[in-house]
Amino acid sequence: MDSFFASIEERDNPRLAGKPIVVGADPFLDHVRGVVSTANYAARKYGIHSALPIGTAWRLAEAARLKGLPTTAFLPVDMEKYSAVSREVMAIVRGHAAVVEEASVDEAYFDLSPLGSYEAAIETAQMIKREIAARERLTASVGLGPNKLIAKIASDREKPNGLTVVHSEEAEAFLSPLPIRTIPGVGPKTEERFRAQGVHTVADAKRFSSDELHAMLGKWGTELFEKLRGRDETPLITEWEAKSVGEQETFMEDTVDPGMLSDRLVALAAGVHARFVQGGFKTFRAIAITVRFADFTTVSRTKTLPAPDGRRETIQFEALRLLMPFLDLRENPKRKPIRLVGVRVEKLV
DNA sequence: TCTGGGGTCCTAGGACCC
DNA sequence: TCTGGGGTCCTAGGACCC
Repeated sequence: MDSFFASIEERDNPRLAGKPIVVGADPFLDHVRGVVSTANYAARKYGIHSALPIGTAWRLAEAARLKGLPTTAFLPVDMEKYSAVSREVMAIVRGHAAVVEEASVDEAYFDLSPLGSYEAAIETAQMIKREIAARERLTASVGLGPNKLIAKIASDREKPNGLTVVHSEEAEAFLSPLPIRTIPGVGPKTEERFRAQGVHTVADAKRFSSDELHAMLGKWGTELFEKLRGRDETPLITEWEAKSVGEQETFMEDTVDPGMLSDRLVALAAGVHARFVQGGFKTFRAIAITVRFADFTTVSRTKTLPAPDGRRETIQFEALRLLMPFLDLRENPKRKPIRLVGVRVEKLV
């Protein structure tokens, strides 16, 4: 889907039509810390994009406004609404394909190979786009290719409202000129490591053998070697089960207050337990906490239980025990202010 | 107005077992 | 007589994705 969250808000509020829209942390709540979740295309013209600190987005929007450009609307995330729309869009897709992988709230892979030809697949893709437009008044961008890797990259080439077709024989040539970062799984760190070696595009990276990439990146390097050549045999995943359930919270202001930290951790643990139960899980066997300090260094501590357990009190008790060393002034005399704590349960049944 | 929240997967070292 | 090989589980950190 194209700038999914922002497009839904624009659709549902006629006063926002055509205006720059930023969905993210609520900037009208004082001291709230957060990032942009989604910016629509009008807001992107101002340099605003996903993951940008909300304060920076606010400054860019103000600078644009002072130049006489349209005022940007800032809206909080309404995940329940977006999930509901997601279910409707997924249902439309399922009406046209038997095998569907819901990759995220706004992304799906579907297998059109039973149709037998690219021509038929293109027609179906257009029908899905038309149906989403008619029923949801939203646009989607579709990529059609011989595998998930190519389809995904193709879907990103002509946004918004795009339809990009890459035939099997064209796949390798299609990828070659693209930045190495285009390959899913190549993030900022890997991109920088490649850049340091003079590698910028997919074609550049092909000078490394499979063994060299393995030495550089581990198991992932071997997979990357194949991906660089447009090869990907991974199947669509139609069923999926969570492996962990967690919640974390960034405070409005960093704190060292043991009472406050304990209270928040206990509340998070209760929330985790509620979602664990709601998710249909009976037991967990490990509890983990996360602590992020003011300087953004992040540590985690895990406790594996001798036996499976399903009680809220266990999550709260073990989470607090794991947190203790970070609170105790005697054990930890120069403790740094803490900006975030989190709780997670793992090894679920 | 610096940097969310919910996840997955991989790696590497250490303890322990036969 | 200074020390193998195969394996599992646990822990912590890091990279990445939407």
